[in-house]
Amino acid sequence: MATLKDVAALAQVHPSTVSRVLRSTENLPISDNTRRRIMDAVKELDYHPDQRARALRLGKSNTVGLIIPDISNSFFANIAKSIEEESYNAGYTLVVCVSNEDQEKEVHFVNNLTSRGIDGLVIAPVQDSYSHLVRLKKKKYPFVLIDRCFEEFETNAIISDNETSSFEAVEHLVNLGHKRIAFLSGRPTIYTIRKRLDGYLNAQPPTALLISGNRITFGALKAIVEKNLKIPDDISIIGFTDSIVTPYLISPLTTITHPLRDMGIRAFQLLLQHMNSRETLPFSRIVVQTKMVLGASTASVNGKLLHT
Amino acid sequence: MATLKDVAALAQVHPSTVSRVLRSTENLPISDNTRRRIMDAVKELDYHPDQRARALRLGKSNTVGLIIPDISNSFFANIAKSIEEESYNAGYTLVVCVSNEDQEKEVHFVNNLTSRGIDGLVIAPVQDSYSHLVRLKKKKYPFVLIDRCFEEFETNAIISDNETSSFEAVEHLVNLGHKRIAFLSGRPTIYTIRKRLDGYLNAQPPTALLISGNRITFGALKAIVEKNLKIPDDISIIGFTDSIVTPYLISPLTTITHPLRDMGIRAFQLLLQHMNSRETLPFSRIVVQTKMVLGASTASVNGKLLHT
DNA sequence: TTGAAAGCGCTACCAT
DNA sequence: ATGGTAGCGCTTTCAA
Repeated sequence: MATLKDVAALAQVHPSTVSRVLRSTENLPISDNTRRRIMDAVKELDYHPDQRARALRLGKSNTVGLIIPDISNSFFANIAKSIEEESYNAGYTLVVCVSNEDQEKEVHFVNNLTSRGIDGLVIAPVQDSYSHLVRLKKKKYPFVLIDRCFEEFETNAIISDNETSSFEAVEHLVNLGHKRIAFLSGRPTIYTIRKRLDGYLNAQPPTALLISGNRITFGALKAIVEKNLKIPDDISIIGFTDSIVTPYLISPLTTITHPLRDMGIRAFQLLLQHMNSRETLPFSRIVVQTKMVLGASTASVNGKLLHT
Repeated sequence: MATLKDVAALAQVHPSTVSRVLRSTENLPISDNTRRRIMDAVKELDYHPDQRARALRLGKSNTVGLIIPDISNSFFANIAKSIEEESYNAGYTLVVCVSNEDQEKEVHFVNNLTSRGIDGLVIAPVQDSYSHLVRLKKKKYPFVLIDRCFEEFETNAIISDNETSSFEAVEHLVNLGHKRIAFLSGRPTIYTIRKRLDGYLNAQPPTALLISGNRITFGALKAIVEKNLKIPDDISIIGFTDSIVTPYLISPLTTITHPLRDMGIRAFQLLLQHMNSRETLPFSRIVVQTKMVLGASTASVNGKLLHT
């Protein structure tokens, strides 16, 4: 990799002159000849300034970090995509790390990224603990939580109105006459979910199911298919899922969807505010609205299977 | 953020001593008292060594970069997941960047990441051009292409046997009696695909469809649903897709799947070899096998709709 | 218009 | 057992 020195040597000038020319705005006092020699050398050597050194010197890296628990979950993937676009447009580079729902890994990444001189952090925390975030806050390091936050720990956060949306989903089912409504959640391998749901369905057959999350929804579908239950004839389903395929599932799903793009944009913009402000800003907790999208997976309870 | 100097000051020793203690293996000559003072100071100040400075000094960052074209496509998301796990286990930090199928962005990220002192790169290239990769190769910078490579440009690469798998898929359809088999590909917004497919289906109704890619498969499903065609009664479908939901689609899909986890592992291991070797290794082009998974979306052509 | 020097935070080598 | 120092590549201020 070519350095400033290499360019300077080739152009026969002092390294500081090269730096000045490369960073120059409009009217830098420089001879045309020198500038040309420098630009030629830059091209010739395919020189790209070392970002570590710049960041070290400038105390700013124009980079933000994102820590998500699962990249293969389209929920977080879409949030990542949105934040990526937003940060790119703002002249920032986004660095994505994946904690894989592992608290230890999350802590590792927080330390790793901050000590890389990254300017700010967006985190969808694993949520087993938040002492590492308390430390960040103490150091006045700018960060924004997304999707998940801590009731009792004040931070910047972009979250959705999970409570309201659950309420509306249940209300919808109740209006259809359902009385036994199960709620399925957790941090599941699909296998686990399937087994648990098997057991549950056998013990106390509900007529409707409210399911949190993308993967868990697919796990539930698998269990339901394996039990030969028909949706919505035997069981109604509402999923908290944002997958683009829900309309093409065995039964087009009634879902609660999140404004993922909007969440990402807001998270980055909030972070940007906090990174750019010299005095400490008050924290914001922004709640976005979810939306119930009616599919064909919910139906009236009449005629529905009430026990296996 | 606390620096080595801060720790040294608090522990009343020279910065170099702090560094030595922190990097010490087994028997570093150091008094218990000094070591304790240093460790206390580290804890007290929540000190984490500046990685920029370390990387600059050491000429190594223990970081690898991954550039993928689309994070919200589960194909790349799963590759990313696999590479992330593999690199984490090897003591590397993975930095993911998303080119969004934009060649310019990809070039930007290649320059940005390499000038950050990142040790190696895995790239699923946008493939509009590869001059930026030629430059990397010239500099002997270690990188591995994944999923996509350039016929005429020799690099490390992990790819799948797309040709064989297409052949087998078509063969499967031919054996079922199909004679008009369409191939659907591109870099589509779902809308575009739907429209194109609409036109295609109207003009020359095929009895079978071979579809490349996750998103395009869902787009095709949408178009088919909208045209009120039944799968596989009216049309047979095989998708090159690795989505976990394919078994729960309107019609459980017959698919060609990739060993994504394996591809990620091989990519990282190959990169690792090239990063660790002092002499220049020969390039490897590793071809992994895809697998056809039979669903219910393919059926014999008999009785199938032959025109609209 | 250009050069020289200091310093960001760290580590490794050489002293003592 | 510990301290001093140089230098990784860059930018910036001051000097010429």
